[in-house]
Amino acid sequence: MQAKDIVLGLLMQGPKSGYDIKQEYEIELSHFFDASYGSVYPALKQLEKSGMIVKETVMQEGKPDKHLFTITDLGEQQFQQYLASPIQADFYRSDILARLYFGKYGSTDDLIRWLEEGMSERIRLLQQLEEVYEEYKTNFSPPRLISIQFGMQDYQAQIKVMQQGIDYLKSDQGHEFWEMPS
Amino acid sequence: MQAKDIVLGLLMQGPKSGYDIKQEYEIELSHFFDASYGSVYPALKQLEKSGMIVKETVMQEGKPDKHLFTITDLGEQQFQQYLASPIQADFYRSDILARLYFGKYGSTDDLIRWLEEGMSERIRLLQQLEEVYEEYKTNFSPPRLISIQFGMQDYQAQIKVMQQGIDYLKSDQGHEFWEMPS
DNA sequence: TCCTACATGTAATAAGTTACATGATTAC
DNA sequence: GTAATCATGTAACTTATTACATGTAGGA
Repeated sequence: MQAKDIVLGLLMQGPKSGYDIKQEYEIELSHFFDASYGSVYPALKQLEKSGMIVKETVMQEGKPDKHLFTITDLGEQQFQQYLASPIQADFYRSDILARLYFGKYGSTDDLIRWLEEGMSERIRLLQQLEEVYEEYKTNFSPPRLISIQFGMQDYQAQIKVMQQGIDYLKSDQGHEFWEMPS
Repeated sequence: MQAKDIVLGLLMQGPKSGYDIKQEYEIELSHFFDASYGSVYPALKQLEKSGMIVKETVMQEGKPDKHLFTITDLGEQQFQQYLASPIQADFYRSDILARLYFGKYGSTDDLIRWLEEGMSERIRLLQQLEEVYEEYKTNFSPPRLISIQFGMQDYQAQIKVMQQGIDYLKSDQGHEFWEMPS
């Protein structure tokens, strides 16, 4: 899975501009994919060059021109080929978990601050996803709702552990071991 | 956070070879970081060149020579600098969530198969992490245990959603909406 | 006045992956 | 005999990021 596959997937739903695509990345897909404009526009350019999508320029009043891209039959075939390709393992990389892992070389105050930051960020992302879920739950397909559920449950679990971690680090820590919550 | 920072962090705990480092990636750190030999060895080479670590060659019987790397004072300073640097946002990219998201363009059988594969992979990873937790819970620092807890709770939440998703997709799906589990 | 939203794109750079290259030992 | 483990490394390639470059309209 790479930027091109996601772009094709989004264009399966109807014509969109690069800007539209980036918006969807940021909101609905943010729990499993994100990419900058620097990857969206080159992806669109390449897809157009290989005949997967076609461009149409739409003049707008008061706003810059919009380049609407529409998926072609070839593009749809390409997307089906992606779905038939072997599934890739998830990729997760976390700076905050690294800092926790090597936590004994740093200060507890830093750790608490990072956990608090991480928690509020995740609370924000969770709320955003919940809004998407509530708004589209009657329109989205069951598997799409499962994908969003996955993101929400994930964030909830993370928030919970982070809160427990903060509580523990803020406590006197009386040299008892961190007990695994049930 | 990049490979170099993680390598330095691991060498803070004592001298290690490139092979040792890759092993630790795969087991203890696998829930938030992984990288191939193609990143470990170049990282070590660069760190040695810049004086962060020093190499010592250890002859072994029946096995290839081992290159043990030890962190220097400069390296420790560099690691502290990493800890003082601004924290990076997590990076998560998931092929299976993308396929669920665009699930209506594929077959339900594929989705179920992918979810089942994803589940067993996560069950394996969870068991691996639980073993690490059990084995080292009396030796690891509290923040390190929080980091492992994070991974375990995360996998558990993911497994649960995936199971619910499978159940739903396997049911008759009587056109009822996917209900958000409490 | 300044920030945000709208809107498109390129160039230089960074970071890491995959495949290649080698080779002994041990367990099944 | 063949797969896995131990052990080190390089070169070509892929992919995406960051910073740059430009400009309008509307709201606070």
